[in-house]
Amino acid sequence: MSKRVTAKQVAEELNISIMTVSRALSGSPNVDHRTKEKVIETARRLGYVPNQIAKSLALQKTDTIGVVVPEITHSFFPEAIRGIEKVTYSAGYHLILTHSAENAEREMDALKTLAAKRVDGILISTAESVTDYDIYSDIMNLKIPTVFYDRCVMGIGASCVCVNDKHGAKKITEHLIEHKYKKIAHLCGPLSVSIGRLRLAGYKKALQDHNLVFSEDYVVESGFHEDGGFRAMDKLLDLPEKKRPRAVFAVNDPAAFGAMKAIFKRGLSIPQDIAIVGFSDDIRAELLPVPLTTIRQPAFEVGKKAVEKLIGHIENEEEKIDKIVIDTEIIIRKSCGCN
Amino acid sequence: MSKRVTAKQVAEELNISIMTVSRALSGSPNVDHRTKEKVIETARRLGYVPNQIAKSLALQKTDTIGVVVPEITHSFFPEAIRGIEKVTYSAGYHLILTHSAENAEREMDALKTLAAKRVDGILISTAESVTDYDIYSDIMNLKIPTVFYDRCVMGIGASCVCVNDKHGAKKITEHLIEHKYKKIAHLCGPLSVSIGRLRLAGYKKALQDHNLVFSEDYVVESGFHEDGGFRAMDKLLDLPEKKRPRAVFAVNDPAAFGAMKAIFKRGLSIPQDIAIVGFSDDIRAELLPVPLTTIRQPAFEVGKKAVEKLIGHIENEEEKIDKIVIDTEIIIRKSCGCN
DNA sequence: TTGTACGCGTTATCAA
DNA sequence: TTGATAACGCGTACAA
Repeated sequence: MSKRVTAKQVAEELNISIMTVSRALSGSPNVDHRTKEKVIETARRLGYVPNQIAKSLALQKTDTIGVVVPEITHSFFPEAIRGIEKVTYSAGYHLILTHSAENAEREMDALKTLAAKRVDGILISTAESVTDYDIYSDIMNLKIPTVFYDRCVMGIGASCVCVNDKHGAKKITEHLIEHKYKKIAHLCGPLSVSIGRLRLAGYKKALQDHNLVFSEDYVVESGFHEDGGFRAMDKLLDLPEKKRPRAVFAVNDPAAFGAMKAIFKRGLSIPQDIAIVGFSDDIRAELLPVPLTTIRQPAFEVGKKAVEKLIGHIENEEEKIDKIVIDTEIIIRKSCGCN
Repeated sequence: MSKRVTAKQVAEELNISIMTVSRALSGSPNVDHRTKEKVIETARRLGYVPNQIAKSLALQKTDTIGVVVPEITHSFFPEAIRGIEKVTYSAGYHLILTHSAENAEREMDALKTLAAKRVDGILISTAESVTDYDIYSDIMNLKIPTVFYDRCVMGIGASCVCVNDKHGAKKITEHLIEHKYKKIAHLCGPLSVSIGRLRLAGYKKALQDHNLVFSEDYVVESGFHEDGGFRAMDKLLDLPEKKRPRAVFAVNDPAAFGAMKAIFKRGLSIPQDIAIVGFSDDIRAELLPVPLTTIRQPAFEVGKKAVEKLIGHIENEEEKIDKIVIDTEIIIRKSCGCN
């Protein structure tokens, strides 16, 4: 941050006070239009750029929203960010982006940074490796308006914007059931993360509603990434052939991609030997050798709704704490056995 | 930004001065370890979070880097951001993300915002629609350290980190020439953007080196997005059948994706009727019905190198202005006619 | 080891 | 319409 032109210098140049400069530039009505013009002209000539830092300190407002992203390369998140960015831009807010890299410690760091930078509000999607919610409570105690998006923590007094995870998971599991598969496994996410818990619940509910037995052996934790999906599927494939699942519901598409690789590696076919479905509708899902049946999450919409809610909290004390659920859509392709 | 605990309150709680609190918390050596412990304990108990805004104002340093991204959903950029983020995190900097959405006006806005927020440095990749470079000069005049990444503006005194665009373009065009194609078209980017200019130059050079005639009719501007690629290809396909190109080099993969759609829509086959190659190695490139031959750009590396250089400029006045060129790799798949 | 005074650049407030 | 002063919360420099 190098030495730069200040309002003081503009004022001295014109032999007027700093306040007049400030007023002229911020469009205050109580300023002679002749002096106003002079100020504007001089400011431009001198290359004056108002210091937002000083303004933020004086006004106790940064016009900035902090965003915590668990994994920037998951196609869901760039799309969500685009939604977030569109709204913040037109509302006159700016974005500080932090990346937790699915790591709880880095997430804590990110949150502390955002608190220290006095962002007006925080948008967060929890990291894969979170185990306790203390840090979120700390943020809530600081009274920083916070909205969870996609991966939420309920019951700590923050608004949430997510998709109908349980319903979607149930629906896509039921789709597998319609295909007459009996032995259906689930590659699940960590239970400390909302979407991990809810999608597992939807899977269980589907089995239960259709009188299929639930077996612990058929639930393997994969995490949210491709490599975890590969390892988890490998474990299922190690089961004696008779016990081997006939279909798999992966907690998200990247995990499904990994699982597909594990299946192909054993020389098995999808869906002939094993059917598989995912969740998220990654941009790659439709392009795979066997296009993936999945649940589409409107990422842009999730991001958009989340900031809108957050800005509500920031600008209006009375804004109610809400849980906003966005509908998903099942996208049927071939990996489930259709066509 | 709500009322929050300050160092003053911590000091009053302990009947000591603010400075002692400041010193204790910033790990200054000249402070009794007993008082230090008390301060730390009290700070935690009161939920004190040091105000970075105030600190930034006092120290004239924000420890923040501003990033301008043209299109967050292009797979190149999230990957570049990941590289940027990794370095900034370990170097103790934070990231303000702005999105120009390929729009010159929004880019200008973003730059002004970053200047006003007194970021320590700026990382920028120019928007598709830029026509003049005045705004960049303004930033340079403000003496804000700036590094261009991927899409660069040379000769205005800023460092650049890019890939060997011209060389890569030449190489992949030559690959088409090796396939004995004579009529090779180019879907080009805007010439006001470095990569648009350079990739066109590489294409021209390849033709020239192999004694193929260059025709203006074979260069159609597509921009960097899928829809532009579709439209540009459509134009080429409207040429009388005799003049129709036999192969196409698209300025980037998204444009190539659009072009492929246009080709398929006419009932033509790739590569039998028309061969096509791209540039960037989008994550979808290998998954397409006809996998796309392309040039791989190490996005993570570009991002990483760019911040490293930027941090050099920020922390060391003497840092030389550089143009860092990163090697690319040709990825041969099937859309070119191989296999 | 601890404390006091001042500055960072802006805006709000009150006075002229 | 304009100006002087205080305040925002911290760190530097110097004094005790």
